[in-house]
Amino acid sequence: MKFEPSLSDRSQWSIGEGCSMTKVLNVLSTKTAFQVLRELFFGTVRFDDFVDRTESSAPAVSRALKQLETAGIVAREPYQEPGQRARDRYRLTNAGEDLLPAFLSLVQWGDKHLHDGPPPLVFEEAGRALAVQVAPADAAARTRSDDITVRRPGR
Amino acid sequence: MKFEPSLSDRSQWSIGEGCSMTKVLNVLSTKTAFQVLRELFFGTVRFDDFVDRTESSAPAVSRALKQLETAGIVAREPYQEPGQRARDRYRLTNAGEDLLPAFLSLVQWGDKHLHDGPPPLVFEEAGRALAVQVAPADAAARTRSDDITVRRPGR
DNA sequence: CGGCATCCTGTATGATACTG
DNA sequence: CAGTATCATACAGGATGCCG
Repeated sequence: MKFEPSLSDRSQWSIGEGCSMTKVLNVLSTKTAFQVLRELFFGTVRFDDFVDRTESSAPAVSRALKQLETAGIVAREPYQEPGQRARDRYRLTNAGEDLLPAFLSLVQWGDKHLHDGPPPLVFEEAGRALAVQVAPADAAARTRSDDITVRRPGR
Repeated sequence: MKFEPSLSDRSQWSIGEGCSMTKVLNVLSTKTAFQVLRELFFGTVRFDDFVDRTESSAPAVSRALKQLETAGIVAREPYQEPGQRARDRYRLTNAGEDLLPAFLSLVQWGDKHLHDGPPPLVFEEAGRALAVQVAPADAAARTRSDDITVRRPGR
């Protein structure tokens, strides 16, 4: 990368301790947090489902959900199915939804470079395969996870 | 997200233990690894500069570089400046360069949602601001970090 | 079922010290 | 300068148990 004005004095740039990436990693500080985030994109809403599907322990999931809630990525909302007792369910906030590129870019990098099992998942919108790209901001696509179909190719 | 065929049996999908994101997080398992990756994108090549600029300790950087090298993200190449002794320098491989969307998406999410200091950095290519997007794969932009200019807005 | 407190283990990190 | 080994600490994760 090139820097303007020139990178003669790094202290003038917010690329050291104040780098946003560092702050994000303090919020998504654990593997469990990332796995819970993945399940949120996949539509998981119930606590025990997070535990099963992340293959993490209940305490780890509990901590991760609390951490994500504090960060404004997850909202806990009470709901009640008829005839059932009240429960909480977990949903991505708009800020959480904004993590879609981060999530997808990690998945797709792994699919490309660590591929060693079943064929990678294909993410589609309206029948067209999707990829994460660095592109001019004015051509913003802003695909939301709700609009994405995940296809499993035959092996 | 929606799933096709339907997500009745999760075991048929590589979204559990075999999820690529999980494997990626086993490679980029530490905060130091992410910070070193950031510096690689910013053009840092020398060991001591990584130590200074990541604000991590030398052992942590050493371990992170080794981890990234093993994963094929970093290449260690010897070089010699005239009149100087031989050294090693560290460079992103093509696989490492492919992590650009992951890196940028984290930075930009932090800039948007954890913003609390100096104005966020602007990443440009040919004078146009860049953003990470989820878009149809056939419109692939494939911007490389070398083509990106980082601009620091006045505060 | 949903969720959290407690305890124990494994790992990430930094300080220090040492080598080329 | 460019690392690495060793050790001590802090934190993430799982197992267990308890409570609504």
